[in-house]
Amino acid sequence: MSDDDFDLNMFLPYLLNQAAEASSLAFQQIYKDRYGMLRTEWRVLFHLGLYGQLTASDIGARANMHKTKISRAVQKLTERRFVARARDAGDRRLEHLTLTAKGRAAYAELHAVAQRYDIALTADMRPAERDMLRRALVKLAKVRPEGFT
Amino acid sequence: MSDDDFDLNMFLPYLLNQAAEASSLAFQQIYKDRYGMLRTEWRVLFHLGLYGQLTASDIGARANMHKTKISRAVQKLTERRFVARARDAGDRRLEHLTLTAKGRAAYAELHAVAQRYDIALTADMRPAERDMLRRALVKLAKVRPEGFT
DNA sequence: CAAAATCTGTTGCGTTTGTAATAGTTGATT
DNA sequence: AATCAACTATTACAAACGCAACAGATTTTG
Repeated sequence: MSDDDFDLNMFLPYLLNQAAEASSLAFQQIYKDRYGMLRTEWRVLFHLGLYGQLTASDIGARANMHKTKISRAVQKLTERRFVARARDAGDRRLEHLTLTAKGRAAYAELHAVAQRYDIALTADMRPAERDMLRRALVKLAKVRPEGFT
Repeated sequence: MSDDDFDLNMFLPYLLNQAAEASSLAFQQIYKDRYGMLRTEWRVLFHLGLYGQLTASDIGARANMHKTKISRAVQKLTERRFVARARDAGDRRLEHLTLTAKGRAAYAELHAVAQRYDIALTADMRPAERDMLRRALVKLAKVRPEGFT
């Protein structure tokens, strides 16, 4: 059964998923426990906190998230008064999203946690390693299925 | 709104998720289109293909997968005759799982695809980069939430 | 300017997931 | 030996997801 030189734990898609899951866990605990948010919701929150007013499509394009996920996340965040919606006067298909005061407060705290957490995750790496890791991940995040059958 | 020096796209849990998703897509297409499998199912298939006979718990421990996911994946794979189950004679709680001939064939093809795919993903990296990336990811995959509030 | 095509965002529906409860088996305790 | 605790695996139920269909608004085009 044991194969030549293939190691499942070194298979990049698998390894990346394991690393992503493990490294997300502690942060997930925090936004879940403190704010009852899902992953989709903190992502929307962060996009609005970082980039200011955006539409749902903007967020979808930036975050690579399906529009229905965003629609539902925005609905939840709006119900809970983290986010405010405003129809565009010129093009009434568009809805501009912004953080409320409550949303900005939540963002401010989670943003601080995220910064500390990221530093903790890479604490035992040398700066060159950190940079190389991030560069490699950015490249992998841009991979698009074309070119492989 | 725009914050100091925090870049969401460089936040490791987020970046890792993006990289994991993007790099999994093309492979996912293949096991989905050719064998109608889900992610949980090819993982179980690969564990049995690589390590031989295992129990559901074994797979759960190795793959860091929840037992209900495995239970359902095994059920699907058994229905489709990729996997065979056998109760342990000594301890009748245990069920030993193995690949059928059909399962071995599917594994053989997907295993070959995975190898080629992994090579393609890292084609533009130098060997030193590849090694460092994998080492860093292995470390991150082992991170456990303790130590962060 | 009317019809068709495109765009934004939502909803319905079946599938997949996670949590908790469960059945069945074995081991430990007394 | 009887009870209790621990373990393997499954199931029930609600939450979350993905896809396709949809409504409403705008742009294109013939």
